[in-house]
Amino acid sequence: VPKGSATIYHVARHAGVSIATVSRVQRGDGPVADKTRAKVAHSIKTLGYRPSPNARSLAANRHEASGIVFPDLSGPYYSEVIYGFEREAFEARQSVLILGTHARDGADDLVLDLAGRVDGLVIMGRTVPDRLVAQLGQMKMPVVVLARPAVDGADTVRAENHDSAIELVNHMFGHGLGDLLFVGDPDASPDVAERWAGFLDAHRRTGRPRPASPLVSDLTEGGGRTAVRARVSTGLKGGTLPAGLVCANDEIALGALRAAHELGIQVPGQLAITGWDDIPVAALVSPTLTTIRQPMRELGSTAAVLLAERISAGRREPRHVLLPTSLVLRASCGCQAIEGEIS
Amino acid sequence: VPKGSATIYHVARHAGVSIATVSRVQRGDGPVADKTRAKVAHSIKTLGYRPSPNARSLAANRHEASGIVFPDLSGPYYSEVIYGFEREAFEARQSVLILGTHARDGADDLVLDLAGRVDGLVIMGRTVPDRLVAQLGQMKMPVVVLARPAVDGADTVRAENHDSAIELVNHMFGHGLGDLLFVGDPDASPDVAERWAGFLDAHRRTGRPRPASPLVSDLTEGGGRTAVRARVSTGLKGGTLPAGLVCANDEIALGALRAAHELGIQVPGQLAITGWDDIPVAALVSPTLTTIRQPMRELGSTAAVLLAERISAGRREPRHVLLPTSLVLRASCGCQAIEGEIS
DNA sequence: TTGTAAGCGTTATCAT
DNA sequence: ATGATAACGCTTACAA
Repeated sequence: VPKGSATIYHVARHAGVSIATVSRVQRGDGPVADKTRAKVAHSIKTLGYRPSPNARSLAANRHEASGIVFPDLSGPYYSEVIYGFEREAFEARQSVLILGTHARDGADDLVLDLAGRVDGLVIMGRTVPDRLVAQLGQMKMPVVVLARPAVDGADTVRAENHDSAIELVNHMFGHGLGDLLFVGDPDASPDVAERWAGFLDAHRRTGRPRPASPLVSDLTEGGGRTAVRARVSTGLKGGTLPAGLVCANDEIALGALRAAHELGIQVPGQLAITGWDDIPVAALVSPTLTTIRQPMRELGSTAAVLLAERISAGRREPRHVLLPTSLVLRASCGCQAIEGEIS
Repeated sequence: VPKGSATIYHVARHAGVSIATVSRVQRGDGPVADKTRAKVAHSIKTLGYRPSPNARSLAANRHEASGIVFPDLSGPYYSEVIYGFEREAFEARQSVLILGTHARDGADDLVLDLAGRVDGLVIMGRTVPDRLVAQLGQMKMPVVVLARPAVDGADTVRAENHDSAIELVNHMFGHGLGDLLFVGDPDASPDVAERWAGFLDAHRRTGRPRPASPLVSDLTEGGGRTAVRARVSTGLKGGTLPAGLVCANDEIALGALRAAHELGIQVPGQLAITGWDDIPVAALVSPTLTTIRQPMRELGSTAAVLLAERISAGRREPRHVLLPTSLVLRASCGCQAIEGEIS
């Protein structure tokens, strides 16, 4: 709230013109005599006039801002996506509003409030119910959903999951790893659901029996560590141990790695472990983590571009973008370390 | 831009009252007869009325939003600070605007624009010139600067640097490491300058000769890796090698670690390495990284709290908060690994 | 308790 | 080329 800032009226008075003329000069729009323009420009500089974004939004009915909704900012994944989004929005001279829903209810209200402050909205994963997304669409609010199945008229940006999962699992089969356990919760996120589906299909297509149900874990290192420690210690005393763990993301995999170390299990010798995302740490741990690289920043920047197409270019038909991923072979699956990683 | 949304006029008409009454009901403020309240509330629900944040801002001269300015979103540090900030702002029901300056000029303009959209501003490090900060202060805009020396009337939040550096260096002296090299650029950030100053003082106070000038590096892993590789290879052929590297942050230290591995140098045997921040990776690499833990999230949340004090509680006198840090001993300084880390 | 009306600082439509 | 002036959707005295 810049108190006492100069308004368009101050400038008009100072330059001896009407506010309409000031507006024209300031926006570089409409016909203005060079002489007048100079005079007004000088007054603007002198008074340090800056148009109020609010008043402008109100009158012009646009905000020059866009927003992004995510569950929480912890961990590298969301940061990276927002990084890509912020950067592209910066280029488009759009302000960026962020909103973490923090798994609370009442978030719907905040999303609607956010919607009132922006020209377009990116919504990540399942942070917001479909009903709300649809409602936003009916308000003509441009929406792109990220890492989530298509919703009515909204654009979509996703990274390929199913086929990469198949490729990864086949690679592990190639290492002679027969008994694979999926670690993660397919019900928790669309991404994980697709990875699990690919995991299943890889088994089916190679004529193997249906694998065990997922070892449920949230997408954190702590979750993975706890889940894997429980499963492995059970296996150790009497039970059976899987040959490999296909973790739903890298953080789970890091937790699994730690659990294995703590229980004296050799990775990948006794237990292979893979992750997903290729967060920076994946190349730094020991053994280095085999994973699927997902273009996290591009997810964000693509979303920003799609939004810009709707807001500025006026596109109406929904677009659905699927970004490619790639299998990154490192040591934890049983391959030799093939990059110049630490240890 | 929710097109065609219900306005206060629609609700007023629907409920058969004036817009003033609708406003009163909607804000839960002022005297309204229960019967009227119920009637209006019903109309609000029915029409799905939501007040326009813009119009509200314009009329009430406040935004219910605050902003944070940072150089760039890459790496864990800024993400963590923003995490803390966003979370606390969420509690205070403030919207959050973010702005990365991306080391470009023209950022000043964007900061001023941002200032027009918020009730208060957090500015990290040297992203914005002192002159601008002062200017914002004169506009009565609440400002808190983070990881930066105090500026005129702005609040300050910093983490302790100088004394922790002394503690760290003394610890390394205790390991018998005499010849220490500081890696980082004291001119690049106030934090690094203070760490360097502490590094110098630790030498002075123990009667040692003044150490070599810093090995200049930006705050990235790539920067550290390059700088250290150059320095170490020179040392290897004829020159001399330091006994330890005191890196300005963890990412530099990770780069140093990698460079050492690549050149076949044992860490900490031939070369001790320490970092700063205690980012999550620090505990996962091999050897685990001795570092100074800095409360990154608290930096952000504290800034949000200070802002709230100014905005809501109307505080006027500047506050300066110094958050404590702690020395985290792991393996890379020569200590045994004392936590249950991987490897 | 409720309504009227004057802002808030712009944009945009008409006249002139 | 410029100036009045009506929106934009709300808050907030001030009246009634």
